[in-house]
Amino acid sequence: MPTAAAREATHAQRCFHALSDETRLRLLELLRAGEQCVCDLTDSLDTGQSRLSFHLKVLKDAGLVTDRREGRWVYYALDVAALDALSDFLSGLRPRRGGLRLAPRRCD
Amino acid sequence: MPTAAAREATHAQRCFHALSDETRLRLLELLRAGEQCVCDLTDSLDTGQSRLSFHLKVLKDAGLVTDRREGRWVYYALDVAALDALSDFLSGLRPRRGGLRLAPRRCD
DNA sequence: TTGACAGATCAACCGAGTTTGATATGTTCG
DNA sequence: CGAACATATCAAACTCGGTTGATCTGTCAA
Repeated sequence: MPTAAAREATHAQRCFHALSDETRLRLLELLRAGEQCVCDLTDSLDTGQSRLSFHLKVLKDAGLVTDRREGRWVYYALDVAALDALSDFLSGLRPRRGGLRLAPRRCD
Repeated sequence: MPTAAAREATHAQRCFHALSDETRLRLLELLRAGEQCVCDLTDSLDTGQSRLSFHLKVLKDAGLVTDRREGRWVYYALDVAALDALSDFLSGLRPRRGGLRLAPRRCD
């Protein structure tokens, strides 16, 4: 059974993968202005619909955005809590206190 | 010519890619204790040397770690400033002030 | 109900990233 | 110098993610 820390790392990994792509970063940037439906995003990025749908799914599976159907349209929005959680994860990667020594151990 | 923001996004993209892999996250976790030579890391992760060398290069190219040769050994260390810069980038992805309205625009 | 539209899903293809084993580079020691 | 060691680099095989076009699902309006 995986530890809680390992599960968290796996989730962070998925988020980082979602963030490692230009199209998806541009989508997030567009969503900073507020929630938008796919057709707005398609217009803004001037690209194919299935391609966008694919990238939105990656972002959604990572938990970075949420979706909401309203009639014919589906609106996507940033999940701010997920961004904050990622920032926290990055903070947790900073060196431990007291771990600053150089060349801590010889290589036998 | 790319804008400064675009260059920053490209760099962030590379960092996120570097962080989207289990082996590399484990390396960073190990480096939290202080700088370590490749043989220490190889021991800890119990994996092939060229594989580790490859992943360390990805981290280094992203600027997340630095390396330093000392005699036969090469010591890798976290670059804390890079982690902080990434956190800042994530903060910059938060919604704009005043961008909180729902369904901002109809779909033509 | 039928037609038009928004969006998701699927399969085929292609290119990028990863692993592995072999070889190269650089350093220390005898 | 030559042997032993730490690490990097390279090429070949493999794996995985992204693109594209076609098709499917769901919703609205006539």
